[in-house]
Amino acid sequence: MLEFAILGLLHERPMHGYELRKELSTVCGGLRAFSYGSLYPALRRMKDSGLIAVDDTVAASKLLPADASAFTGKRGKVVYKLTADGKERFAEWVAETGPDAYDDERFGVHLAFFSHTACDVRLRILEGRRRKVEEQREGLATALARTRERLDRYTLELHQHGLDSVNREVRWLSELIDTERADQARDPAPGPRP
Amino acid sequence: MLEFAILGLLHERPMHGYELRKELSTVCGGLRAFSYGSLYPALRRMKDSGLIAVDDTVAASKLLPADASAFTGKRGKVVYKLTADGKERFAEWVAETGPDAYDDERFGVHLAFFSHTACDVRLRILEGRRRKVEEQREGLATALARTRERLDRYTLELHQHGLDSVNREVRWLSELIDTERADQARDPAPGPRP
DNA sequence: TTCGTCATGTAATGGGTTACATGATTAC
DNA sequence: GTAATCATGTAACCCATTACATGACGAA
Repeated sequence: MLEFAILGLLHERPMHGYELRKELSTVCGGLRAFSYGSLYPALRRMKDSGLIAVDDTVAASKLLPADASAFTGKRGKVVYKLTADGKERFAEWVAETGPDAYDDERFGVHLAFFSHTACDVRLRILEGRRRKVEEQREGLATALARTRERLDRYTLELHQHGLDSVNREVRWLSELIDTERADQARDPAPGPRP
Repeated sequence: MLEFAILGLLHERPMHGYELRKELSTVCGGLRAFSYGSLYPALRRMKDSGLIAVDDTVAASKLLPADASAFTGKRGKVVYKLTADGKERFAEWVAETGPDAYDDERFGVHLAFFSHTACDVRLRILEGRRRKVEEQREGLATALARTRERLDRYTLELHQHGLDSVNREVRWLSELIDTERADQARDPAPGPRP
């Protein structure tokens, strides 16, 4: 999850760890603030596996080159950029529409990078998510129906609020699906939309 | 978290693991379905530390006593009940109103067991949660204001839907707080309300 | 010159999941 | 008798967190 969010963000521009974390928590509405304890190790792993690389083209840089630390023991900013491999991996991930793609977190990340996603994939993901949320709704509704009288008013409130939220999400998704379909009908070209 | 949910559920009646899991996923609206891989080890830990105990008073039981497995290698249902220690621990936890009590999951569990919670504590938790959600809202709103024009329509939608959800939660909490205060004004006796 | 915030990292830990292994009970 | 579901458990793993350690840089 973290890794894909990083790939997605680096798609826009090269960034260093601290910057990535801020973007993660603010720019991408649904995405949470990962801690440095997971962010930096992730960056390292991704660098080692070739998905990202240190960007030393930072113009007129006062920044220490990443390797300088080996000599000086000092650390400078380390700006990362996507590699070809990283782009490819992200494209693969973005096109995945398996059942996992519809759980809360993954769906949020998917949506956050929908501008890098093909029309048909977008539609499939939105519909899959809607189906999943609808199933959740049914589960909640029947559970509520079966246990309504045994429940104290707080649990009842909790259930009811949950049900309302789920209903709102379904409506929201339906709207997104509608406009998506309308767009596709108007301009049936596939591929990402900027 | 799991442990407290278990304590809370056992407060109602003795149950075995499988049963607990179902209750966890259905009866308690917000609570998620924990896997057996976390549930059974938790039960064991709790038994070992004396918070719960095997309930062998299950009437006219066809169930194997828990120890029989030592002889036969067979396993029967294991029904657990709260011990005095367990009740005490749960009461302590239920009264905790530190900042952790307001994050999503913990708040849900707290609310699910509000009928075991003192009035004043209920109010403090509801208000704390509201404050936290309001802060979240401010964060989201300012992030949105600062980055609105850089964002594609999907991210914008995500933000907007998040903001709406948060707003609804604040309103919901405010209603709960109001009725809670009204109740308290009518009948200022402290202690749990059934 | 010191304080806040930017910036990078590691080690220990936590709290869960998945996959697996086993067996009892019920309904058909 | 066999399939579904009830029921208990373990081992390996995953993905994150907290707490800690370090240091650069700009502003008061």
